[in-house]
Amino acid sequence: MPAPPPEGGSPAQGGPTDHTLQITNQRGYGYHTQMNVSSKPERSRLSAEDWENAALHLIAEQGVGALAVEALARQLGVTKGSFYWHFRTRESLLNAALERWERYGEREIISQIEEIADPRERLPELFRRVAHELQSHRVYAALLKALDHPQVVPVMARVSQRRMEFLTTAFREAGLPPAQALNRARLTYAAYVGFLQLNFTLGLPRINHEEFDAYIEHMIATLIPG
Amino acid sequence: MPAPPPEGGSPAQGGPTDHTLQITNQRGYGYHTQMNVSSKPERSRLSAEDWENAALHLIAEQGVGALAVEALARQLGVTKGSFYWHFRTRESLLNAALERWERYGEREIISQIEEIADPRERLPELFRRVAHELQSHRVYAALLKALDHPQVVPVMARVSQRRMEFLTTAFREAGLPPAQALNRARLTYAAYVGFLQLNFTLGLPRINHEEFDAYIEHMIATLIPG
DNA sequence: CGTTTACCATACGGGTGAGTATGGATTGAC
DNA sequence: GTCAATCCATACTCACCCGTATGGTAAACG
Repeated sequence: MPAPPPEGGSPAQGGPTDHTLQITNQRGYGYHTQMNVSSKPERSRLSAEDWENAALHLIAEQGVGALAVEALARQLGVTKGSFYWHFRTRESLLNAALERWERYGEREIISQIEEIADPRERLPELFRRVAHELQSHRVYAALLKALDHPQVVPVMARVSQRRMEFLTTAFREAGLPPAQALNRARLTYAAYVGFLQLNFTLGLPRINHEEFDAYIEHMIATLIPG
Repeated sequence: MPAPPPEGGSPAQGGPTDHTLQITNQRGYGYHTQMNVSSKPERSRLSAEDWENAALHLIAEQGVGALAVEALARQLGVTKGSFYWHFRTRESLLNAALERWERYGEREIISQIEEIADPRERLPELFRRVAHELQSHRVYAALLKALDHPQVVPVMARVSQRRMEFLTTAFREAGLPPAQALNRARLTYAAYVGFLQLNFTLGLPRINHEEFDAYIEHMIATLIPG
């Protein structure tokens, strides 16, 4: 068996690679490519992280169901032979991509909000920032529609649980008694999730910018005590 | 070509059949079956509506992606030969099922709510009834996760639009000025949609009955003016 | 009672996508 | 430069599922 070692964790591990979960272009602009301006995408060697990023990119655009290895390979300019060197199976890619997303996609906002001194200003600031960075929540919205998939359920459970706890303490710090703070967090988070669903794939709240801002302010006035 | 006539609208149309969108058992307890208690499901002839109901049943349980004709046939105790007599293609079944759901699943609640005399009592009543009949919204929750499917988008757009308008007028009748009523309706509907997502497939708000009722009352107190 | 019509089974063709086998090409170590 | 490790291409198998073709059976009608 001269088969290469496509282990679960993949051979490439450790090292000072840049971990910032950039789901931008297909390839991460390789290290030393020949800088050709031809139509073909730049060629270099791929790593497992490249596949994970491409997978997250595809999930954000077309959902978990569209995650096919041959489609990904075409998009990356290679064939399946490359994929099955880095990953054992399609599920392992999904797991790795989800794990990666959970790790590096968490403290985008929460850590920034926690630095705000006045607790009463945190929630309005959180609402406004989330509303103006909806694009970064496309993976979450796509995963929300794939909750029938057994692999995404635990990830989403953990992420939603953490966000819910953050919201609950924020509402407590804003002056609500504990029981009300928990329910208000549930309501707020449900409104957030529902808005993602209704806004992305369905384009239901067909509203322009200023109307959207007015909606956000209405949310703030309705949900945040003060 | 001795091929039978599987037209779009299907041959069976009109007639005093019971239209109540019952997504209960696999077969609708046929007209004159032999009432056997054997393990095999009761045998009779199937109609297009039986297939549509079974399709909605399957969609509610496993999502739109799991709607396969052979799986449905197995579940109904027949083979594909039966299906392709009633329907021309798989898409036509989906369209028929969605159309059926849109028609008969609409005025379950709205018509009942409209009969309430006092407008200020309508919204709390609506909230409580919807909260205690979540099971009938499983199809809507499943369709919500299939918004990348082109066939479900127009249906969901129409249904959501109607419900949004109903909510908007209800909030106006409850005393809110028009602009605020619209935004409050958006917020309320987003909370409804998000709760469906977080509750069904993800079991996130792991709360018992009295805690759930408390949450509903919190929603009423927070979102409904007065 | 026989014939037509409605409904279903069986068997097949075709397309898609996951996973495997294996050899070739590229890179880095020495 | 050589050799081994790493990465990728090609070709294949297998399973699943849509749709078709066609013959069979039970119900409806005369």
